[in-house]
Amino acid sequence: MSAPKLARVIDIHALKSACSNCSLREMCLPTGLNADEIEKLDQMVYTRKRVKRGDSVYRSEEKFGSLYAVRSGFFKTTLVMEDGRDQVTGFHMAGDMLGMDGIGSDQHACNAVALEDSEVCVIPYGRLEELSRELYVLQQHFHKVMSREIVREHGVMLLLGSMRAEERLAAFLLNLSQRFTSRGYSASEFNLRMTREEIGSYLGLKLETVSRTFSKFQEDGLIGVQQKNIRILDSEGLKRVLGRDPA
Amino acid sequence: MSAPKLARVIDIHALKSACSNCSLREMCLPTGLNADEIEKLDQMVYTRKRVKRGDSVYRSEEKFGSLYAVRSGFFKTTLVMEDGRDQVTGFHMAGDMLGMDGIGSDQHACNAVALEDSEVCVIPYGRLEELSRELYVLQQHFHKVMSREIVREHGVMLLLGSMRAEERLAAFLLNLSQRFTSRGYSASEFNLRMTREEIGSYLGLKLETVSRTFSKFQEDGLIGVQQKNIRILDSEGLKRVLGRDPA
DNA sequence: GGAGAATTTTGATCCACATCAACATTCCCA
DNA sequence: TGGGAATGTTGATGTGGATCAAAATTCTCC
Repeated sequence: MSAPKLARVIDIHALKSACSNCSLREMCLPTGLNADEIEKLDQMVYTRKRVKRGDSVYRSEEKFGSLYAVRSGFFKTTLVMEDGRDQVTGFHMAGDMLGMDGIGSDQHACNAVALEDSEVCVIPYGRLEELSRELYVLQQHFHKVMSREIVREHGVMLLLGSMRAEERLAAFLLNLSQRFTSRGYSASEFNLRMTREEIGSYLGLKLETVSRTFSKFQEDGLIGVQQKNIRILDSEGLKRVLGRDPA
Repeated sequence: MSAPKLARVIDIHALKSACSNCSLREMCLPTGLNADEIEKLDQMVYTRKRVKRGDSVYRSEEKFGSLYAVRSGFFKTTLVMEDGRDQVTGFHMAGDMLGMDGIGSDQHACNAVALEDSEVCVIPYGRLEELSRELYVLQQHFHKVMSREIVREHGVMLLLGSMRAEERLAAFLLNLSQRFTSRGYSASEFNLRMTREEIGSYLGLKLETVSRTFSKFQEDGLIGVQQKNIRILDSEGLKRVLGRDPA
């Protein structure tokens, strides 16, 4: 696997009214803003950036300056150990916020890599700080977004620390399904954007185990798998796999 | 293990100047505040709470209202699955902030349990929001604290997803040592406040494995163990265990 | 201060997942 | 559009850490 190149910044400032008519408004913005306030937000997000499959939005240790709202596409975030082992720490889709790891030390603490051609809204962090001092709902929203990231990671720790392989994969599929649903896509059929190896890295499993477990779920009639295409046939069954006795 | 009882709130408002002369000032507060601003902070933290060993500061699903700065003592945070399995998601000592998991959904997402008699400063969240709109350095500081929690959890995910038992325990000991150091305690000798089972839960290992690995480190001359007392004899050696070839 | 509970250590055995291997399929771009 | 690389599947075997067990030690609190 070759090191992803950094994406070029493409200023598409010309696009008017970035946030005000963005379809992701209720995913990534606070509600209850008046026209004036939304105008301010539009000015905050004055750049978008296209990121080609395999390229990074930011890389670990790079200076931190902006947050990135995923506008379209799909990302993974990864940590790399000195000896080369790497760990996928998350998968991120439209409406998700990237880069909050960089605030604490003023440099990024992971790599954010596009898994398909994608687009992000660049949110200069200084502007966000300023505006969230003015707009209470923005402050509140931003804090909630950070808090939810903490809670999400708690969940992954539970998964990695306490679940067996089948439970991990079931939890993973149900989580993906739920996130697609909340974005208006089908809950029961979707295409994976990541490889078996990336899923394995995220779940603390080897790719062979991921592949075998997919096959087993298929045999059991829980899902239909055809390469990257997943159909969830029995979501209650998947839920039963979670928290089921090892037997 | 019986369910920890909730701690009583003890208003010790009478104590003057909570923050302004707290020894943890540089751990838990922003720097660069003038006397006036520190006075404001003092008014934000108007309650402390004693938490007896085994009691909780808050429990999962409880309504969120405040953050808690650990003033003294030692805590664990835990998640519990429906089937009873539980996962320790962190250990927290003086200067650490607890409760940020609750902001996103307005209810707590884990349990915070004292591992020894402890004391926390209660920070009403609404007051913190208000003040951080006024005081830029407070806003900045709070965002950094949240971001660092995200990064800490990234690290745990790497540990749980990619490391073997010895590496996990070495990383754990080095991390504890570093945290004691930054609080002015000895880097090379300390007492564990948690049981082998709690360490195991945090590291995704069984208590027997934790115990065996401690013994092995002792045989290898890396550490001295006597129950909860740990002496680090060869921290370079411990670092070498991390990122060493399985062989 | 002593009895019972909780915690820790160590040994023997087991098993879930890793590893190694071979082949099939799909993707990608030259 | 074809060929090589990347990805995915499945089987055989190995092993790190889990599990089961028993005894030693240390708390805890009456």
